[in-house]
Amino acid sequence: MSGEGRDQGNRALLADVARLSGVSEITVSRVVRNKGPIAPATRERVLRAVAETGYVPNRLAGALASSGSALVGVVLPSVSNIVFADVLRGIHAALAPSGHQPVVGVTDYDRDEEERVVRSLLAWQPAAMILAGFEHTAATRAMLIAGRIRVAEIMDIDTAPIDVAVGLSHRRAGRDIARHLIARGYRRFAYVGHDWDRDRRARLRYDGLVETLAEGGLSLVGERRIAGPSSTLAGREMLAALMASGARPDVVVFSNDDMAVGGYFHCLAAGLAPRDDIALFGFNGLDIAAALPLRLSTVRTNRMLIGERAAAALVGQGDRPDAPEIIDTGYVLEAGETA
Amino acid sequence: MSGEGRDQGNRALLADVARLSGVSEITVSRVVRNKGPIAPATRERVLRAVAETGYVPNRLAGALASSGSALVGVVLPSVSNIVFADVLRGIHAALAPSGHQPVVGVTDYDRDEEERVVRSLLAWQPAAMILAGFEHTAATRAMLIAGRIRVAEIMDIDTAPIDVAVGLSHRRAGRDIARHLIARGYRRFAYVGHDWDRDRRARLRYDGLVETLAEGGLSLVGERRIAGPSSTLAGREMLAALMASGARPDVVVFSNDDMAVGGYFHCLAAGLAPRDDIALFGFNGLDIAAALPLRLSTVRTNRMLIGERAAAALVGQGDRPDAPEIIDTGYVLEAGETA
DNA sequence: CTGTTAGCGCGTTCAC
DNA sequence: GTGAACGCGCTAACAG
Repeated sequence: MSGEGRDQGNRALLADVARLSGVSEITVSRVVRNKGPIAPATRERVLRAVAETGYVPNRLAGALASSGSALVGVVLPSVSNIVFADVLRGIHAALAPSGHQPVVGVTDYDRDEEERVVRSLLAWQPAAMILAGFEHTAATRAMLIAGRIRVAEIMDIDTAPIDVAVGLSHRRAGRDIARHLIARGYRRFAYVGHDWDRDRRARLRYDGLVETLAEGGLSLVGERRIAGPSSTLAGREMLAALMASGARPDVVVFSNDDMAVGGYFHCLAAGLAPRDDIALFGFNGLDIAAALPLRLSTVRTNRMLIGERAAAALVGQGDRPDAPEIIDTGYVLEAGETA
Repeated sequence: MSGEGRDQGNRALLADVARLSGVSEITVSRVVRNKGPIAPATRERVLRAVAETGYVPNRLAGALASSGSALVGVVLPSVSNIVFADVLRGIHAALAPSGHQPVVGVTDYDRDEEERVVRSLLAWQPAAMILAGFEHTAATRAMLIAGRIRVAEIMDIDTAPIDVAVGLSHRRAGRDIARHLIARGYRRFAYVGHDWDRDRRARLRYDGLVETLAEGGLSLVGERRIAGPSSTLAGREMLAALMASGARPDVVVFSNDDMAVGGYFHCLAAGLAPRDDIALFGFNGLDIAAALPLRLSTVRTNRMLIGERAAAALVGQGDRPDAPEIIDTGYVLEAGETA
C-alpha cells in the first residue's frame, strides 16, 4: 500500500497497437485473442505492431470486460506434501493448453482458514474451483453453491460432492489391503498412523482395513497414532513405541509411505529384517518406496491424474450438471518385497 | 470459451450493499477496504449489509480501477520438488498478511517455457515477480526490466540479479563441504550427482568442492552424473555404478539429499557400512535425512526463509532500488553420522 | 471482414 | 465524514 510507482511507464496498450497498425482497438483485440474473422493482411499488420510495441494484454481488464476470468482457484491443505504437489502438477498440465491459470490457496488443514481462502479466491472471479477434501464449514459450502461456478472436490470419492468428485475410494483401498495381506498369510496386524483430523482419508483406509479384518475374525494386535502430520521420523518413532509396548505383530500397516519408510528405518536400526521378522505396508506409491533396499509393499495412487481429471472436468464444460459426477481414478496394489 | 452460464446469478455488488445500507458506493468501498475516515455507526450499518448480502468484492475490478493488483507472480521449475514447495510455503506465509495472492507458473526447467510463463503472468499485472534462478532468455530479461515491477531472483546469490537476489552461496557451500571433510581426514573423494542443465546450483556446489580439493592438493577419485533429475533411485544406481567401476573412495559427496539417501540404500543393499566403509554427504537437510538409521551428514538450507524474505523484500517496499540487493539466507553444515 | 457504442465493478480524484 | 463524476483497459453487442 505504500508503493508509489504504480505508473505503467511506457507499457503499450491496445490503443497504441491500434494506432500503430491503423485499425480499431477491437480488431487488435480480435487478432490477439484469435477470435472472429480477420483478413490475413490485417492480422499480419497487427501482429507486427504487437511485436514492435511489446504489447502484453491486460487480462485483468479482459476478464472484467468479458465477466469471465481464466483463473482457477485451487485450495490445498499443504503444498510441501508431495501428494498435493503432484495433484497441482496435474492441474497445471491440464490447464495450460487452454490458457487458464491456477491460483493456489493453502489451508494448513484448517477449516476456518479454508473458508478465508475460498472467500479470497472467489474475489478473483475464478472460472472454477478445485478443493482437496469434502469437509468444509457451512459458510464455505454456501459460497461454493451460490457461486454458480464449477467445483471439484478431490482426493476421495467416499463422500457426495457439491458438483464433481475426483479421486479414489480410500475405504475400498483399506479393504483391499486387508484382503491382500490376509491372503498372504498374515494374521497379527498392527497399525501405525498419523493425525486423522488433518487427514480424513487415512481414517477411511483404517476403517476399511479394520472392517475387513473383522469379517475375517481378526482384529489389530497393536495400534499407534501420532498426534501430528505424517513423517518419516514419526513412522520410525511410532513403530519403535509400538514394539516397545510388547505387541508382536507379523505385519504393520502404515497410514502412508512416509510413515512406512520410517518404520523400515526403525527395523534397520533395531536389527529387525523387514518382511522376515516383520512385514510392512504403506500407501501412496512414492518414489522413495521403490528405492528402499527392499521395495516397499504399497498402494500406488495416481495423484497427477487426479489433478488432470479434475481440471479437465471443469474448464469449458458448461454449467454445473443436475446430478453430481464421480470420477474414479483408481489405484494399484503393489505387492512389493516388504509384505 | 464454450461456457454459457457466466451469469453472476444474484452476486451482490457494491451498489447492492450501498442501497441496502443507505449510503453511497464509495462509502461501502471505504468500509470494506478499511480506508479513510468512517463514522462508527455508518461502518456498522455497512458491515451488516455486507454480511446480509454475502458481498464479496470483485478484486478484478478493484485492481483495474486502482491499476495495481495484489497478485504476485511466482515462477518455479517444479512444484513436486520439496525444495521449491518449501519456498512456495514461505512465499505464501509472507504474502498472506497483506492480502496478496501468489500466482504460480511452472517452467519444468525449460527457459523457453519460462519465457511463456513470465509473459502470461505479466498479463495479470502482478505487483511483483519471484523467479527461481537467474538464467533467463533475453526476452524474459527484457520483459522483467521493462515491467518496472519489483523482481526477486531466488535460490542462490552467486550471480548478479536484476533487482533482488535471495538465497545462499552454493559455491561457498561446496567449499565448506570440502573443508569440513578434509578436516575430518577424508582424502579419497568421489562425486555422485544429477543433471547440471536443470540445476545450475548443483554445479556451483561442485565447482566449490573441486576448487577447494585442488587447493588441498586433492582431486576426485571418481565421479558419476545421471542425465536427468535427482531422485533416490538415481542416487542408488549411480553409487552402485561408481563402485562397480573400481573407484575406491572413502567419502562420496552427493548433489543433494535425495541422491545421498539413494546412496545410503545402495550401501545397505551391498553390505557396506555407511561411514565406516564409505562416508556419505548430502545437501539440503531434508527431513528424511534425519530419519535414516544414521543421520545423514548434510547442509541444511532454509528454503522457507528464502521464500519469506523474497516476498517481504518486494511487497510494499516501493520502487526498484538503483543498486541490486543481495539477501543471504545462509546455511548450516550438519555434521551428522554418515561422514 | 471491420468499426461504434456502451459498459464490466470498482477506486481515484476532487468537492462538499 | 460523505458523495459525484470519471476512468482503469478491455470486450460484447450490435451495425455496416
